[in-house]
Amino acid sequence: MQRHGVSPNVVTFIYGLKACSNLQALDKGQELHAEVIVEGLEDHPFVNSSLVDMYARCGAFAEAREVFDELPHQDIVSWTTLISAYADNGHDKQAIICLEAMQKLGISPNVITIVCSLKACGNTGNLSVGKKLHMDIIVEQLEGNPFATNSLIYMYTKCGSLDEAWHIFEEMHSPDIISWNSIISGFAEQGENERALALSKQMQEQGLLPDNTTLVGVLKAVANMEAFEHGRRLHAQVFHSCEDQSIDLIVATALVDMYCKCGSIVYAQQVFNKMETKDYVLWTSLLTGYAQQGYSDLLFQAYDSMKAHGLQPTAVTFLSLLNVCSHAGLINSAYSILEVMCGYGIEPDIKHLNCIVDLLGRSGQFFLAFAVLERLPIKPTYIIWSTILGHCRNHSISELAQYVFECAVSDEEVESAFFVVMSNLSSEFVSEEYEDVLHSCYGTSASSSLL
DNA sequence: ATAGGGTTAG
Repeated sequence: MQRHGVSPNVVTFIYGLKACSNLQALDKGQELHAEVIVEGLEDHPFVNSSLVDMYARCGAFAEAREVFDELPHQDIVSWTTLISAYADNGHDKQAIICLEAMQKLGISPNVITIVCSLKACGNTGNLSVGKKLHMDIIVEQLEGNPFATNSLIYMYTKCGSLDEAWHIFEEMHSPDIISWNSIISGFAEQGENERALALSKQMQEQGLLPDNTTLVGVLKAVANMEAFEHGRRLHAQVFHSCEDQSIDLIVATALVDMYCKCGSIVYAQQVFNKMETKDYVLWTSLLTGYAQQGYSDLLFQAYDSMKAHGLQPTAVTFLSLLNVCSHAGLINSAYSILEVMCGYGIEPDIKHLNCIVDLLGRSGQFFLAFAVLERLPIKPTYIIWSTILGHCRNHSISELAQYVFECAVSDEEVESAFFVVMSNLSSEFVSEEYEDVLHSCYGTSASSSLL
């Protein structure tokens, strides 16, 4: 168009920037940004929102933020653009911070802002902000809006408030496929497997056909139940329902995961091998399956094969590798995996650390375990302490257990399971000292029943 | 003519 001598206007830039967003074409987007300035259109609110969107969707959050901060008027759309981009890319806490900053300025969220924010609440389990948004929906009389209502179902199931989600679903006059899928996958995710399956049946009785998302939700329920035969039937159903026998990539990933959880590595491999395009999630679900079942040779072979196919390992890939090392007692392999991981620029997180601590604790190398904990910039959680505590038990080291126990109870997140581990320990060591600590931490009746 | 709902790996 430009070669034909036609200059771009506001509308051209809006569509051009949207294309860049869709393609994640940051370079081209930056070129368009420069042209926007040349054309003197940098004050146009629609163009500016599109620029914020383009940078954020290309993963350039700092640049998105820069454009946003310099806007002459930050309107509801530019705020929502930021919130949406954060929520879609795993920066859910940032999304909620933005929502609250916006509200502080006196701007009320509209239905689109609410939908994006509810997603962020669901992803972070932020029930209190989610409930406030629910109130906003009621105040704005948006209860009949399917986007708002379906987002509420999503948020409540992700936060574990299944009764509330069910209540909203039940009140709907005509739930659409997305409503059904939200409640089905929500129940499946929370382990309400039978209910998820029953709802899928009910949905089909009402004349709605299951789509890929429904299948993924149902496969998750089946995987949780390790119901191999049911999984086989679903696989057959998937196979017959799709055209030219090519299974959707996400459905295939759910199938691989289901077969692995049911212990059927051979079927998982079969589904995996038949896929023409494999993304890193499909690879990782197979690698994780190998790790869970303890197939270390297959795991390392598949890891090499994945790299040979040009796919980069991620933090999850390395976690699977470390898990296998941990179960097989391969300390040196674990160290080299950590090194390789750092070479890829991936920082070990608490779960990787737990594998290493587990390995060291297993072989009684507690001093080394503590040295690792001190060297890494991650604060140990009670999960790490539980791991060490378990090994204290195996090695009958009661003094260390006492120390570890005291470290752990200062963790705000510490859960009852930890006290069960400790009570098992104290009953074995028959130490009155532990009983006293348990009484003080856990209440007299609870600890006496545990002990 | 800018922003929006459900699905995959630990």
